[in-house]
Amino acid sequence: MPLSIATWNINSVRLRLPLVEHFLKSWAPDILCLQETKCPNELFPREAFEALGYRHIEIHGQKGYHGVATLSRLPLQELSERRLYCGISDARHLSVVFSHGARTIRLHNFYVPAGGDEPDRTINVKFGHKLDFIEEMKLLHAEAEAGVSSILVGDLNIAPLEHDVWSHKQLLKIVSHTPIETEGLTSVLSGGSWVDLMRQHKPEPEKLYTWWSYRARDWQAADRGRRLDHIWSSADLAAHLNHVEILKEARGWERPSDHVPVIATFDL
DNA sequence: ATGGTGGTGAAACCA
Repeated sequence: MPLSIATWNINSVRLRLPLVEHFLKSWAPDILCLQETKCPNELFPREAFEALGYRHIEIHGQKGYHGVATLSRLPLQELSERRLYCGISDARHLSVVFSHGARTIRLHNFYVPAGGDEPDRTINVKFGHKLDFIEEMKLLHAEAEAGVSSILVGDLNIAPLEHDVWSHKQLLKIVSHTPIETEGLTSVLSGGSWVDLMRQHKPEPEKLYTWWSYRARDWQAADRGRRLDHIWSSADLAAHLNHVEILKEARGWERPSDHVPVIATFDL
């Protein structure tokens, strides 16, 4: 039985609604996790997604900033949760539970703080917030609930491996690729018994990017990307991974997000 | 070393 899960930092769900609709029509994942919806809950365009068959929708939004949403063609159980990280009420996490065949799966959708420009928490509180957020994510285990498999997706705003950035050396002091962040995220991964599905499918040294800055003159020619978006799962699901696709073409669509969708397909 | 672009929501803040 196939299962496909997609994640996409959309950078305003209302502005880019036509792009999300196009993606859902053409790629039709079972579930799509969005980040940076930048949309208050009461203004979320539910009807547009319901019309495309995504009738099971959970949202965790706020005005102006952040925000995550999970759109599903599969029924969701009444077990969704919105966790508070660092005691700050930003809309950065949402998890849902669904059944697939004999399995029960909890799917976490994260938007990790970007962390500002200066990689020093003594002068940049946003970087401190990011490090604290990652520290708190270490409490999240892939086998947290008996009999429940786990998937974790989202914009984690960290490119953990050498070949997750266009130049390891030039980015070592750039927020998203500093050692304290990459070691922190690696520790969240291994400590929680998670499997990095993108790297299981395409190991290093192949370059993998999911984000290209808006500020480049020609993002495609420069190709200075980073792998900021991730799909992880518990080992039982990883054993049934079929494919992972990074939809690079979406970066070239009309008025694009700076992130592209990532889609994992399982054969369960 | 610097500034480059884009979103929200109407100025400053964030990515």
